[in-house]
Amino acid sequence: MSSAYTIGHYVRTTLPRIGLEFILPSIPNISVFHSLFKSCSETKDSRWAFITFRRLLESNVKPSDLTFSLLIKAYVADASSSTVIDSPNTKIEANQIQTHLRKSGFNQYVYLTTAFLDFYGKLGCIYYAQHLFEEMPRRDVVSWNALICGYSRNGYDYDALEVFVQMLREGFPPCQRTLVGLVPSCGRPDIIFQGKAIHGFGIKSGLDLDCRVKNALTSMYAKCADLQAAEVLFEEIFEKTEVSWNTMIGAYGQNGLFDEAMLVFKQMQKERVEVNYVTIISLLSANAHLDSTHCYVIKTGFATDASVITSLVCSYAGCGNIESAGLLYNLMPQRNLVSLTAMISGYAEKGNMGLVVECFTQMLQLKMKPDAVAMVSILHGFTDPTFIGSGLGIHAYGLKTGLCADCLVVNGLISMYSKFGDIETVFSLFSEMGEKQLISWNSVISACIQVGRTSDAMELFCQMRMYGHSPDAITIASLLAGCSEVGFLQFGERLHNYVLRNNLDMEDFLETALVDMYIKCGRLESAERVFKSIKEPCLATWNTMISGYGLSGHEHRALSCYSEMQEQGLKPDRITFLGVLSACTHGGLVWEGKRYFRSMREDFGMIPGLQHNACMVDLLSRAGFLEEAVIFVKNMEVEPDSAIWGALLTSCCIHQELKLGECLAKRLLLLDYYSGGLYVLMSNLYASKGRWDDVARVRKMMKDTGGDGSSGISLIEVSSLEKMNNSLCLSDLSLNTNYWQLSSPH
DNA sequence: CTAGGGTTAG
Repeated sequence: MSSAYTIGHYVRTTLPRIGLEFILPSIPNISVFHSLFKSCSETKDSRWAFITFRRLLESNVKPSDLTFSLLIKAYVADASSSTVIDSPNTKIEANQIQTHLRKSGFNQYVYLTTAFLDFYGKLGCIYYAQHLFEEMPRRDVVSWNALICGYSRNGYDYDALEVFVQMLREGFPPCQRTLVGLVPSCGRPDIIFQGKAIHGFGIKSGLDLDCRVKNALTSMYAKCADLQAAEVLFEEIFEKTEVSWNTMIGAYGQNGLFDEAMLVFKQMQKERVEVNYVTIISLLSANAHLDSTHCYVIKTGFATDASVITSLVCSYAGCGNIESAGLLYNLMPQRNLVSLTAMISGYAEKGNMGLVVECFTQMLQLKMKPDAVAMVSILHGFTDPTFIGSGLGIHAYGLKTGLCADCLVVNGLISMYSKFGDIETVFSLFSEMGEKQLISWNSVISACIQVGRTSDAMELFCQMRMYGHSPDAITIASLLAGCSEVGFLQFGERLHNYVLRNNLDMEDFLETALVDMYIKCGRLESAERVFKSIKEPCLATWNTMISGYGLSGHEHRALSCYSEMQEQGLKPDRITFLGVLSACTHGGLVWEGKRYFRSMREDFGMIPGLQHNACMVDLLSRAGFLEEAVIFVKNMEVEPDSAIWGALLTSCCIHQELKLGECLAKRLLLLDYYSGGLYVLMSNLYASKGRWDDVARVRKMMKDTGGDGSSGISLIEVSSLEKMNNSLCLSDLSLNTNYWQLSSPH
């Protein structure tokens, strides 16, 4: 036996793939083959095991049950690498071997069929596994365990639970491994109740004393954000393994407690527990300091581990350092779907869609099969209608490959089409999708808001309530933006109440949306009250408040709000300055405006953009410094646009500067700017000087070039809208928004 | 048993 083993080892290490003929005795016996299979297990080479199996059949050697057992072991060993799992060949080979198993009658051995069942589960062929299980004339606890584990690891959580119950009913006593396979299926908030029942079962049966069961339970509670329970379980583990420590690092990391995760890691090192590759991955996903962790990886020799490098690529791409991510990715000996997806989402985030498409092509060339997550990452990058072509292409690919059946992909498509402004496609995708998750409702509601279909959004909101979904911070923030748009104060207030009643997480964007809603609905005091209640307002919220003061005609309060913000240690951005400058314009604060405009460049190193310049032109010219405004425009580094000429023209009307006005109007026409507004302004300008002939001439020009360009529309909230308000508490009502659309006559 | 890529808002 030992000589046969040596032969096998020799073949694998010294004479790879030169053919077995040189090694095998002329009449090979079965133990030689068995030792060959064993060495295949060691080297995790299922391909070579398969070739050896063929040779065995050719040599007319009769396989025994042990032959199949060793063969499948080689496959299971190899399955730790993703390439084998993903390869379609593996499935075909496993099928072929199983056919021989059946033909030779060895499928009567429960342990052999169970081994195949287990392997199919690992390959993700859960229906094969199920089929095998159903066919088995006899089963043992291990067979049940394998089926439960197969369901669980492939996301069939309810099936796993059902099989467990069935197992108990048929009188098979669960063991530690049963729970280890089953518990991960309960790591979802919707079935944590069942998870707790299993936990109770574990305690009663004493099976929970097993370290692996406790690890699984710890992870289960962590996934449902019950950190207290996770901590208790972790403390209960008598002999903590590296898996226990990793689980706890992951538990804190997944729930945003990064400092705690780091403390667990330090404690782990103190107790001299060996760090493994999952430790590093968990640390990286817990926002550990990237550079130091990278150094640690190199020093500890984990730099050869594909999973660790993948994680590093993800972390670098995630924090926007796409260059470092790319360097690492290019150094990877074996690229994989996860790291390439991370690269794609990094490029998409940066808006570099050329490289995104290139990566996608590479994905197909490397024979990787893009999955739902990869699809979503790509779709995420198509942010404006210039990408309609590529977007449709990816949609088509999804339809062809069947990936569009996944609700993740549909969510991605919905948000893509809403960015394209194609609300009809959004509606049809949404109505055709089977399971509508909260996220899908949110996506379609925000799509409506973005294209200005506020009443549709509110109708959808009521439907969503009827389907039993509770709105979250994102739903509310989207709807608040809709309220701001149409000045729907009453509903905005109800949304605010909902937030307070349900203790929704007051995230930055929600606070900002609330402040903005109150400002746009003309309730400055309420906006202030919300703003003051925020512990640490973020920059966006400060910006909203500053420009809100300006909009409401409180320019001095806007400026003191700006100073206050800086006292809090926040640095203004371009949007802050838009608020500050427009506040100065509203109040005619010319001197202050000039000072802030200079400060933007001198104190903060920002180059004023077109909008900042337009603010300045507006400020100077409205205050009557028309000449200075014109000089300002001439000295601008950027080419003036219609907004700037328009601001000057408006001031010409205010100050009755006919000559300059005419000159500006010509410029605007040269810019191909044929808006009704231009004609109206000119007409008003002539009228102010009593030049009625010119007024008539301009009006005729306006008609000739296609009417008035855009008619004003006013929205007035008329009815009490009780139904809509009630839908925040009740859910039995459909909604009929009562708006009067009034076209303002000219 | 533990792990890495993604969606809604801004």
